[in-house]
Amino acid sequence: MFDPKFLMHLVLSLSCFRSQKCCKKEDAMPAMVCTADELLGWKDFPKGLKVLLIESDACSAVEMRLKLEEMDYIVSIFCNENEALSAISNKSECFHVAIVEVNTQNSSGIFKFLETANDLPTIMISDNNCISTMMKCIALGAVEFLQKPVSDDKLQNIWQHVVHKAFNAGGKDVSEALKPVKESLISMLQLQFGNAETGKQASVEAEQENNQDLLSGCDKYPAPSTPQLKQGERSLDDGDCQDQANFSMEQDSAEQDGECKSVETTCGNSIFECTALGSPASGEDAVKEEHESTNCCRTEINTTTCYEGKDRPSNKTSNAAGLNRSSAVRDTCGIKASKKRSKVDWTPELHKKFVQAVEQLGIDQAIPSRILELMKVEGLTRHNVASHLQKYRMHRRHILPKENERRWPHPGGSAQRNYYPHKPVMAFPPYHPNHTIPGGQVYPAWIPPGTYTGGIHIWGSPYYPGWQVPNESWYWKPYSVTHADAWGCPVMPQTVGSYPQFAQQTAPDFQTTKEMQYTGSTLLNPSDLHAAEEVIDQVVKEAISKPWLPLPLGLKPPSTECVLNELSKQGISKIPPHTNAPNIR
DNA sequence: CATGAAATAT
DNA sequence: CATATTTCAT
Repeated sequence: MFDPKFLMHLVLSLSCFRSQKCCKKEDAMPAMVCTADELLGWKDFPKGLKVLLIESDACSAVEMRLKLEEMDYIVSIFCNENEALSAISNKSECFHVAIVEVNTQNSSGIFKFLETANDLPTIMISDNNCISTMMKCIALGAVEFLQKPVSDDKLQNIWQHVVHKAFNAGGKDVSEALKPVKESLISMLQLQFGNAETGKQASVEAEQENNQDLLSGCDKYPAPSTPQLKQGERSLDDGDCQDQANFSMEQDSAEQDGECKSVETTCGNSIFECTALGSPASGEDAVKEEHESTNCCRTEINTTTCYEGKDRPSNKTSNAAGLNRSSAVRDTCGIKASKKRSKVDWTPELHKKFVQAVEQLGIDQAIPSRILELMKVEGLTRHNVASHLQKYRMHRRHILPKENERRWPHPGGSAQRNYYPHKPVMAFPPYHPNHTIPGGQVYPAWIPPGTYTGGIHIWGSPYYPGWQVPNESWYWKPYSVTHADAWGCPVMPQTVGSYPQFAQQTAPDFQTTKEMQYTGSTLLNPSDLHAAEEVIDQVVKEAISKPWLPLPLGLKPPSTECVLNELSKQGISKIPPHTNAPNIR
């Protein structure tokens, strides 16, 4: 039933459909669809809704009509899609919803109908339950696929699709909401075909991007009547979702490929099920669900992070991350499919959140649970964070000693503060009006190996600015202003063409590190400057308030007098003893 | 129970 | 082999 050819066909169809749709947006079909306003003013709704019925079998058609009319729908019967289409295009009649019978004979025509009348919520009915037909119909925009005979309940409820359409027609965020569905589809196809060409997947992905109607059965106003689409508790419509991080956990599809026939065999009835998306409240559970189900398929879980309102107003990167909707695939048998999440993928975005959290907390307070809180990434567990933190610290540890050695040589050999836990905040060169750094400064950052290094992702942190090449597995990347998207990353103006001090000092090391790369001259943009200022402020503040800590490179030690003066201004009259820095652990 | 480090798994 | 998860000691 599913074969690669079908996949290709489906994908191509979708492409056609989409482009068609885009092009024809303006000359849209006659206004068949209610607007939300119309609906709101509708008396006795759904009475009077006009139903376009395409049914090749006259008897069935009549029967259906009678039922529908009993329910106060107004029914127009067409024997085939051509008649229906001409009626639509003549504007001789307008319709709110269509019920279309599809069978093996008329399917191609019906597909055409779906493509053409894509604004009309269309419910498919059929005697056969060929999964590929079902899927294609849905993919082409059908809102529901029902097996004949259709129960009265189902018929009664078709109005819901009208409402759905009306309220979501030009929807702005709907396409976002469909991503998970898209992913589900892709996942399913992948498992169906073993390994589908990624190019094709991309097409599907792109296509579905703009299509709000596609697979609307899984949308936020799911049609309750649909047997095959269990309504997931979607909470995608929470408008508060400002940011989303994604971390996908994928399990190896390999081991499961063999057992993933459930969709077409045992579960011909249903294809997707939208699982609960992480609403801020339901949080981790969405991801945590795991089970032993053996017949589940490859699953990808993306979590959605919702910053509540003003929680992070200043997060300028809020939309920078690779926003994938949270989604999960379940097999259709009601058995929760999969979700054996295997690994958290520490994507650059996710890592950035992590780093931001660590920075925000300060190194001393950076413990997994708090980091987790700050990250606000659903589904991420404390363990995940702890693990990542461990790795993070390890890398730090390798680096910092050298760094400290170089920057704050301790005369007396008292090096107690020169390792990670006691790293002062201002461990990176601050900007100071009176102390500009010659030649500018480049701030290297770590980039997790294997990460796409389009130059965007940075492991850097003001707390952990590496000055030396850490170890072979981590890239060093001079901080590039252009990519100063990580909160708190130091950004400084730099002189074009002159390598920064740092680079000069460590050049030999870089050459031995294969992935090392320089980011040449960079220019500052206003937001980066702003970011830099924030960082600088923070650094200076800290330097002032914690005079007992070593000063960052490039910052002149203030005179004791100045410090005391400043401290008294801030109400700090006592300086902690030198011997014990205010570190907790 | 949470943390951090070591062991183990992928 | 790198990195994520799990286990284990604290």
